Amino acid sequence: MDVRTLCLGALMGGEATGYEIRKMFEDGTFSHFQIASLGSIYPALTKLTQDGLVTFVEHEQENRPDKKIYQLTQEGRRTFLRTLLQTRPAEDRYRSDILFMLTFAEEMPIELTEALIDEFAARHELMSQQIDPENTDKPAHQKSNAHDENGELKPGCCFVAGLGQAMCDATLKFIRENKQGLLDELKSRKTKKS
Amino acid sequence: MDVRTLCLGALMGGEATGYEIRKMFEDGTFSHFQIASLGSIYPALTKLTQDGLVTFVEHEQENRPDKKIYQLTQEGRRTFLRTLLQTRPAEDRYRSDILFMLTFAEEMPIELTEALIDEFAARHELMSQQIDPENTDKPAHQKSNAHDENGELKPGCCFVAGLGQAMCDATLKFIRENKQGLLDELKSRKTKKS
DNA sequence: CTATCATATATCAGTTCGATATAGTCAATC
DNA sequence: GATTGACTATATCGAACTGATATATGATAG
Repeated sequence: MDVRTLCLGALMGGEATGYEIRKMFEDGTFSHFQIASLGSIYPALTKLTQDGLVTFVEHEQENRPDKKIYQLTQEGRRTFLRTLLQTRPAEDRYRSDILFMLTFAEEMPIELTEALIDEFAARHELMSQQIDPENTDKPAHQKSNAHDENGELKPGCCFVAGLGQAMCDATLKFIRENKQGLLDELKSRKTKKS
Repeated sequence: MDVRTLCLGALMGGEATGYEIRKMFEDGTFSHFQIASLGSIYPALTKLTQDGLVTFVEHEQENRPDKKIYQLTQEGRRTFLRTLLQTRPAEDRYRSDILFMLTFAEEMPIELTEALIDEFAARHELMSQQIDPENTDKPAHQKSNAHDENGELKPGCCFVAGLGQAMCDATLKFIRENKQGLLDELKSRKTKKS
């Protein structure tokens, strides 16, 4: 799924600036299962404007560089929905340096192994908190995209969030139950070797 | 983690060709949490050879294009282990078109939503089977990297595999328990609207 | 008998990331 | 009262990487 399509999707929740779109992928609704950087979002928005799929209004008022608020056109909305129907979703891909490194646990000091596992757990703990769309810690001004016009939580988002949380919980549970066992095993191997 | 480091890691398990390294990331040991394509592996191996971190032996015997079997040098091995100690692991990143699309479940036909969920489940079912390093379905000639010189399963790999399986299981369980609920919710919203 | 798949290397266009530049506001810290 | 860092906001660019393609051949399946 290319950044153009992702931008259209981001704008399905209402108007936004390029910066706000990035935030949706950085901290917001989509952050846990899609990635897009500013370096790809801005060119994508330019292209989409040329193709008539989005329009923008410039707001100059604030002394700062002009703020371009983008919005889907009808054509853009139709194109996005058509893409959803026609696109065969790509394979999921998960990328984790920590898991890759843990693969070599035997070659590392045990303290590093433990630190990596703890880091992994901490990140998933944090993620679990961030995922919850009901979580009102977040500043209200942030466009959440998870709620529809009536402020109701969209069922699709709810499902996806629940799934994410289930995965986090499973990860944390596994670590609780297996971390010590791994460390013990590594220790006993080290002593056997020497 | 750049491809050079990934290649060094791949060669920690013993000698391999560029093609075999790709397989480790495509189907093999690392496939579920790291990605590397041929287009990046070959240049990386060339660079590593220049830097003296790997060496290769050309085997021409088979009528086919020369087969270059790469191997870590001592310097390469040391460099990799040093990298493990010094590198701050990057954030995990998960990318899923299916979850992104499901976010817009309300705007899609219910059949598509159901198909996407089923596809998601099927992929995780398959992944769960593939992950198991004990799984001997795989052709024996494949270098698994999950076993050490003595044929024993490496504890780090075992831990990572278990974690992956726990995540798959949690995903499948969540889908079993929540799929119908989502579909019902979507149906009731559609009828309410019309 | 002809696809298609698997092995194996190599190259390249296009996409994307990550860093950087610019620039103003605001809060905090020193 | 001054500097530092964080946030908003757009834009650009080099470096890295993916995915596709080319080449070559043997094996296997239809």
